[in-house]
Amino acid sequence: MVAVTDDRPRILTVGSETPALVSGDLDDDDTLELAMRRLITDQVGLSVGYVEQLYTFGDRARARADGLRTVGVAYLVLTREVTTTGRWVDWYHLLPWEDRRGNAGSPVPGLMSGLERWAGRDRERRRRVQLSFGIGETPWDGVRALDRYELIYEAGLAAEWFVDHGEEPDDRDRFGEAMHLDHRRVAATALSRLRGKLSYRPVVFELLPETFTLSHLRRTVESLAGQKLHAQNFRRLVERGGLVEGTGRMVTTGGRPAELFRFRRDVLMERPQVGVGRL
Amino acid sequence: MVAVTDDRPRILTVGSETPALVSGDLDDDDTLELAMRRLITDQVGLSVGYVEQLYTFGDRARARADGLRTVGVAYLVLTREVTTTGRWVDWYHLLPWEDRRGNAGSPVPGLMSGLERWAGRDRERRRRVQLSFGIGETPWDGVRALDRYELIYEAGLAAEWFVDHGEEPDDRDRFGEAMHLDHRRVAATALSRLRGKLSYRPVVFELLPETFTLSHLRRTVESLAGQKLHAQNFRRLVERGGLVEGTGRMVTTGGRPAELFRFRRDVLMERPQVGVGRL
DNA sequence: GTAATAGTGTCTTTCAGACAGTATGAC
DNA sequence: GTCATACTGTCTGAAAGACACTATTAC
Repeated sequence: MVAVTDDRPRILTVGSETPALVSGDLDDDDTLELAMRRLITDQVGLSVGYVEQLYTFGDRARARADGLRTVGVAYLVLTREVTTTGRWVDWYHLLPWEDRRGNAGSPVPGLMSGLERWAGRDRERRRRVQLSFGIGETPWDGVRALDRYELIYEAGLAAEWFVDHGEEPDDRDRFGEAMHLDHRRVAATALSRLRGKLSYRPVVFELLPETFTLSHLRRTVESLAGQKLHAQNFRRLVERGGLVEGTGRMVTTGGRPAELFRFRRDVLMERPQVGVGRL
Repeated sequence: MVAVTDDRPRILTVGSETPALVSGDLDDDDTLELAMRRLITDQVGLSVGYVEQLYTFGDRARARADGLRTVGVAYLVLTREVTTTGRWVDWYHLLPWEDRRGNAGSPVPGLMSGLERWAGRDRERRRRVQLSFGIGETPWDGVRALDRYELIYEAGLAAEWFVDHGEEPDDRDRFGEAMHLDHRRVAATALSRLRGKLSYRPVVFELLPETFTLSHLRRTVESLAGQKLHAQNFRRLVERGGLVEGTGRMVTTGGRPAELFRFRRDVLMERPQVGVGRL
């Protein structure tokens, strides 16, 4: 479950110790999606709108405490942030290297050197690091969030690796806040999917109120993409693309008042690929 | 399992009656993917390369003969066509309305009028037909293959609808060849996914031999996209995009001999989004 | 007035799409 | 020679990216 507040994407967690995603067992629900909605209602008291099946995780390593093997079907849910019995945690606390809105370099000290040490002279490992993190000629690709988490996990730079392998943690640095079982991998999968979808489907609007300023829209996209966008061109892009329409109402912002816009649902009938364009 | 031969995409089926996809139960395999590879080896004697998780189907309606509920995790597998104990069937026999390489209009007589009849005066139904099939202002979008199958199913224009609802078929037309259970829905899901991926990932090359002519590449893409492409521009697109490199070897074709090209794997290091571009 | 944010005009480069043309084989 | 296929050159209009500029508020 994802929401964006104050320009920070957040995901909803439950549990008092390590944060966990809402989860539970399939019962005699008619569909997987209905089962998921039931679990959300029961555990955090929400009823949600936009949902999308994400990925199914079925490694044998997922065995539960009672020894039963589980197959987990993960869903991505987009919503506006509301108060709930769950706890919203900043997505970038879990995956801090994914937020490049600040100084564009490496905002997570020690991470790249840790990966370098892991890769050593291994050609294939070095290639994977280069491809995932955009080293040298290779540009950074926000969509590769899952690849990056998997590298970090394999390199023993995620706390979960030691839990999964029943080993004592060594004295190396760990990066990002750990989650229950493979839930952080699910969170990384969701980030990849959502970033990919932003550019060709109007999913951002699920995260925004009915009306919003163009700056608000842009900052929401930036927070999910993890990088800054060109403000003027973004404005033109969404207006000319027919993605939004002005309402005539204005709102004060600290500078010149901004017009409130709303999403034009009709745009779906006009163009097959509708989104905020390349990131 | 998908292959392209003679400019026609084909999927591998088993079973003597209605065609079915390779399927079977998860056993004590370490991962879902390994289970799938085992089933493919056992049932059609192949070992495959590119695989990708597609979707998980879990409606209660999927109950088996023994009454047990099943959750099915579908995978998309791309391969070169080889002889096997299975049977390759033309994807467009199953979903004939998806092939628009011929006369660009409606190549499946009776389909649109059947949908019109089903929609009647219902605004929402008419909107869905317009959006999925590209009526009026709305352009055709190859990626919406799943939407189209679902409409056809709901409209009672797919034979599976009557099987699923335990009803006697009426005298309306049915479109495309039916499959076992919900396997045709899986096939439609795969087509949507594959078409979407073509434009931003170099997946076509999984379906081609090591070397190929640019015409061969283009016709393979066309067969999957279900529509013709502009030959000259396609050539420039893939060459300038660094997607392929010439080998210097030529092959006779019936006209001027064509150069054989190969996929440039290095391109993945240079650009994050690599594919054949917009379709 | 300054600072801050909103919004516009325009230029350049890139790229998609279309068209016309040339090249090289089989027959 | 014709036919078929392969390949190249070039024009046009759309769109992406960058920059400079104006507008309207709070203080």
